[in-house]
Amino acid sequence: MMVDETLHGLVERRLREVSQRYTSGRKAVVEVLANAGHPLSIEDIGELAPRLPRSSAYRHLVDLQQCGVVRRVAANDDYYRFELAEDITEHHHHLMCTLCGKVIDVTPTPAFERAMANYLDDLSTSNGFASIDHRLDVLGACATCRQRKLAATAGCAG
Amino acid sequence: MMVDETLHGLVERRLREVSQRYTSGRKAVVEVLANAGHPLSIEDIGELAPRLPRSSAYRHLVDLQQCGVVRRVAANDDYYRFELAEDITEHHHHLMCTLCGKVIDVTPTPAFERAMANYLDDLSTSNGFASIDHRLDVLGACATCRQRKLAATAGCAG
DNA sequence: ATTGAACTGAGACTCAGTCTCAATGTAAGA
DNA sequence: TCTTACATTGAGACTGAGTCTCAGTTCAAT
Ligand SMILES: [Mn+2]
Ligand SMILES: [Mn+2]
Ligand SMILES: [Zn+2]
Ligand SMILES: [Zn+2]
Repeated sequence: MMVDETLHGLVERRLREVSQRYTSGRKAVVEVLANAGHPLSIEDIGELAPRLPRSSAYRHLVDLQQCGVVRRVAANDDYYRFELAEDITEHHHHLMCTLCGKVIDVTPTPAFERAMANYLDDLSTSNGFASIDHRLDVLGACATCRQRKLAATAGCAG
Repeated sequence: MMVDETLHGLVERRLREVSQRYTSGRKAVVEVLANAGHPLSIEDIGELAPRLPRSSAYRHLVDLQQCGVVRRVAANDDYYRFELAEDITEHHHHLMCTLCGKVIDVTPTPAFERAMANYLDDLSTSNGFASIDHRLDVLGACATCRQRKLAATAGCAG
């Protein structure tokens, strides 16, 4: 809860454009995603909005994706994650822990983004490809999992 | 067919390390992936190796992933793709057509890769994250789909 | 040749995600 | 307010990519 009112206004407008309503279930999904600050699995959503049936959650996610409010994120395991679309939050990338599956949002500097976008445009053009967007994920070990690994090693040695 | 003999030697060694054999079914999967030059869906593999049962193809893909010969690629649709691991081919990225699903391999310049890797290391470190690898995908429209779109527009206008 | 372990195809199975349907909510006009 | 057309909902059936089981086969090593 406690989300900037302009978010709900924006989402409502996007839904209205396709003759859909901003109902409490949809609002619950949006709030959960907005408050999490990182992409959520369907499991996460179920825990954060326990009253919301799973079939409804999935349906809302589909509807919200279709009107550009939600984006599906392919992580490094077998489950998709969901987050608010970049034009609602901001363009960003992901750190993905290959050990526990956690996904962290990161925002590179505008300078880096600009350089990369330019480079990718060239790369695309020279392949007859029209670049629209890009995804950049860093794979590795999160702070928590690094701790765990160190502790385990120490335990064995000591 | 017609694949550098060192590839098969390498794969065989990796399998042997975990007491597994480089059988004809596994070889068929490796050759199909090596000759394609871009990530293949299970459907593609089925078409390129029609004698290979689907359950075996999936099993071989799992085995080959476990010994580091194959990598699974999340595209922008609902189906995974499979390709040879980067230490067998080379580190590279993907152009993904959001219209037809095609995935194209691209290799950025070493200079760009170095700059990006450095930057991502910093970004990771400042989030307590240990960077190991990265994925960079460009989303857009492939040459074929661009043609199709232009043709359709012209048709409507004329 | 014997033997143990890896491999195989067929098909049953799992389960994330989708669809159906009957019931309910809701905005807009009479 | 009443009507009405349509969007929404929960429950649960369904789909299908991917996994597992099992009985039979192949391999490599002795
Ligand atoms: Mn970016
Ligand atoms: Mn790279
Ligand atoms: Zn972790
Ligand atoms: Zn295309």
